[in-house]
Amino acid sequence: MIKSLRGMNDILSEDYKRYTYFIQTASKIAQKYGFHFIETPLLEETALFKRSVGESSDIVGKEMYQFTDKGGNDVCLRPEGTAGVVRAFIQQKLDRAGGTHRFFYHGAMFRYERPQKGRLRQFHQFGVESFGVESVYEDASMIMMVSDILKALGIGYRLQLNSLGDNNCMPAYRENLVKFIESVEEEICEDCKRRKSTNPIRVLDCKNEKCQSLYENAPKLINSLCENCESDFSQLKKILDENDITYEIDTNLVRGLDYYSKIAFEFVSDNIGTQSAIAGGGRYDRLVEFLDGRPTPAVGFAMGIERLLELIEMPQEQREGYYIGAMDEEALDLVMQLAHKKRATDKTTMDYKAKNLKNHLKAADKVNARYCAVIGENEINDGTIWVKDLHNKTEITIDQGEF
RNA sequence: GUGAGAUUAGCUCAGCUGGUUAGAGCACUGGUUUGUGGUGCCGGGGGUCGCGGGUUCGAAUCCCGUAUCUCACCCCA
Repeated sequence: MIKSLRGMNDILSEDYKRYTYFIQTASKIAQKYGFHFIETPLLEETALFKRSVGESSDIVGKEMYQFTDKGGNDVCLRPEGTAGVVRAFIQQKLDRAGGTHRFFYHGAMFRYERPQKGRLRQFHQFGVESFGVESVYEDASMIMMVSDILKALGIGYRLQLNSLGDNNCMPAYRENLVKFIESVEEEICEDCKRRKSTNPIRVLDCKNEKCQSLYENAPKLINSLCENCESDFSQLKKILDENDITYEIDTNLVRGLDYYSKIAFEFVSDNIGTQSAIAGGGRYDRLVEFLDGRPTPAVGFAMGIERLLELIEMPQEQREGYYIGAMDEEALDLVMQLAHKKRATDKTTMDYKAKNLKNHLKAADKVNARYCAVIGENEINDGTIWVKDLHNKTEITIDQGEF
């Protein structure tokens, strides 16, 4: 038997119901915030991700599905959504057009990782990207949007916030941090020694307990923010307070993708195991320029759909449409015609075998039909059809022409 | 990439230290003496026990390999 590749799942039945329910709910809310759908290719030039996500990140370093296509191009399956949207934004010259541009997307992402709960090789994200808005109100809107989506789906969460600083304060802080790391270099883990030169900020979220205790005295970026970053951060907190969104400051929150700056946030759930991040995002004001566009402020987030699926509270399913059956083989052709006609307006299923009434009712119940319509000997003679409302338990007999 | 555990019917699992035709519940399907369901009763189909080797008179059960899943590390959504 040929099986699907490791970490790549089919989505069907109950999962698909949940999946589409999530997409519909999230899309509707994104539209309410003024965002428009965008679809970008699953395959892109490898250079796009190397430059945006960052060479030092694990994603680019060891998790990409990368290959050379028949034309000799170095390409890879997208490991995340932002890079493609930014590429499209620049390619469509929207950076030159000016103004604000707001997009949302959803679809498959690919990372060659060891699968476990909440971590697949092909997984799905829903994300939004906003271009051209510098105001921290936009950052706040992003967070409120995630909160709205999670609330609409009945999902509980904790929100973690941090500021990563900008070009003004980050370089000085980085230097400071490196100096600090050097002072404890003898005792930190191998990974952190490597991080010191590749991406020193990342040592802060090292999971090693010994490292963590050493870093307690490390300089904190949140205390070294420049005036602009500082005021945006306090403004954000004020907005969230005013809108009843609770949060925790996590000074070690470092996003795994290199393009973030200033506000960074992560929504986590305590109910899905160790892969607890259900949404993450932040501001990335330098990325558009870095990908050869005109400098454009931008902010966005992404949600991991598979991780949310099991947390979603589905609305109660309502009985819907018609089930039609015949109690006499003679009536089957007529039932077929009526079913076809009924499908112009309603969901309609039928049974191809003549059965007794009890079995038809059972079958109608099983497919969750609202109405069970049956034609038997009496109805054939009268030119009528018997219809029972399975919800209200009422029944009527009407002319076949009125059905 | 590292470590640990699992893999028996469509699903959830039982099967003791290797021993006659591998079981249960749910699901599916048929009937319930021939016109009233979701909740009665009786029956039926369905498993080369993940795959490949090995040990043995004999393996679902022991050993080795391999695939996948799960958990942890790591990473992230």
